[in-house]
Amino acid sequence: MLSHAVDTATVDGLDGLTIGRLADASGHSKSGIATLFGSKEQLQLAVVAAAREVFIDRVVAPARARTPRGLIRVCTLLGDWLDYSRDRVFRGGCFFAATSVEFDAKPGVVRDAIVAASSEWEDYLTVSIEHAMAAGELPLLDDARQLTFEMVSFLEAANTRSLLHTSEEPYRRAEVALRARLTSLGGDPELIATIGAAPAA
Amino acid sequence: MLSHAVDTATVDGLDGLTIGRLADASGHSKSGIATLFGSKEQLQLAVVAAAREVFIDRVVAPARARTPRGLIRVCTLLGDWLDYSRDRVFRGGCFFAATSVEFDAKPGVVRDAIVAASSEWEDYLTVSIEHAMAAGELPLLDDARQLTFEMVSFLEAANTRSLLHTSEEPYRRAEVALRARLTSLGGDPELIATIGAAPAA
DNA sequence: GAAGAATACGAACGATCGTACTTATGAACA
DNA sequence: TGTTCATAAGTACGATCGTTCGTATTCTTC
Repeated sequence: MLSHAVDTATVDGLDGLTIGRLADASGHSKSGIATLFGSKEQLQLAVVAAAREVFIDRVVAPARARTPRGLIRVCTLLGDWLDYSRDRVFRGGCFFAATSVEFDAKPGVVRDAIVAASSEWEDYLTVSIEHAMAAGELPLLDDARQLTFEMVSFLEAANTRSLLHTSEEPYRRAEVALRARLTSLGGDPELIATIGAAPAA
Repeated sequence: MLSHAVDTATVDGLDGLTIGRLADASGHSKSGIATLFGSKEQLQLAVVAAAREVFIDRVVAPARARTPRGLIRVCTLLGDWLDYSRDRVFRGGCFFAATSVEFDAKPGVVRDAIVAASSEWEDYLTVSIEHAMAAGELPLLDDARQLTFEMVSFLEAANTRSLLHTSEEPYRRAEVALRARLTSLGGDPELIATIGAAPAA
């Protein structure tokens, strides 16, 4: 039910969601959906919360479970993010890449929720980078937030461009960019090479 | 008339545009707008064309007029793009950053027009980089398209984030990232320093 | 100055939007 | 078994959507 809503929100936008179409697609009645969520805005908030769960399940949790703190986890997070986008977990690519641009100029509780979830992810990535710094794995880096900015720039650009051009090339561009950046900061080439390597399989 | 349409499209999206609201805002009648453009899709195409004109006037043309080919023009293009976003030439930031994400999963003539205009800009940036390469101003660079990908990633990320957080900080992040990247490619520090320097005044 | 095309208008079309109200259905609990 | 209460459905509301009429006005062109 909500999963279908999240899916279509990445294509038609969070404002493009309509209670009527959502009802038809899920087999329920229009009023059933309406009373379930109370209002469209609350539906949108529920969709954001559901997307956050999926994102954590697909990107954050696997990296936490699979790799220890440090540069290796940073690389795993980046690779898992690219897989999450590439595998079209949502039809229209990354949910937050789509909705944060849609709502960037629309103040309100929905934007606040999107910002909160996005910040959560970026804070986690920043902390992960800081762990790598503390371990001496990125000797030439002095500002973790700056690196986070640069990396999510690559990730989201790859997401949008692969959709726009229905091409895998942007993902390779992002991988090249990520590896080059980490290499320039003195990261271990062997760990860095895992970014574009064979899929998690 | 069209300028107001472009403006609101960056906030509400190109699909969020409605003929009725556009008529009210411009003082015309609803049917006047409808017959003028023929259909909503053709209105959207007209809006894309109008935004392309503004973008050229604000970013491409000034850089061409002000600086010669080579690294200096690349830096000018990047600085002018950031100013174009920062100055809120459109209320919702860069028009193409907003609409390319909105339409990335919606095939059709509107997406085609957005892709065409975006590619035009990126091709121009790539050619400009190649001129700098040919002049030996970026001795460590071997793939202009790769650098274009990385730079526009920074630009668009700064645009969206400055809107999301109503902050100027993302622009400084982008400037730092752009300068660091060009420096790592062996660019002249004096030219590169113009990116975040005093506004065009 | 008359005839023509082009432009903008008000009005209305069917469709769909978000929401509210009313009515069954069905499980939980006394 | 009878009552309560939450869930979902059906219906309807006013508003707005994109589009299409027929008409009035403006402008061009003979």
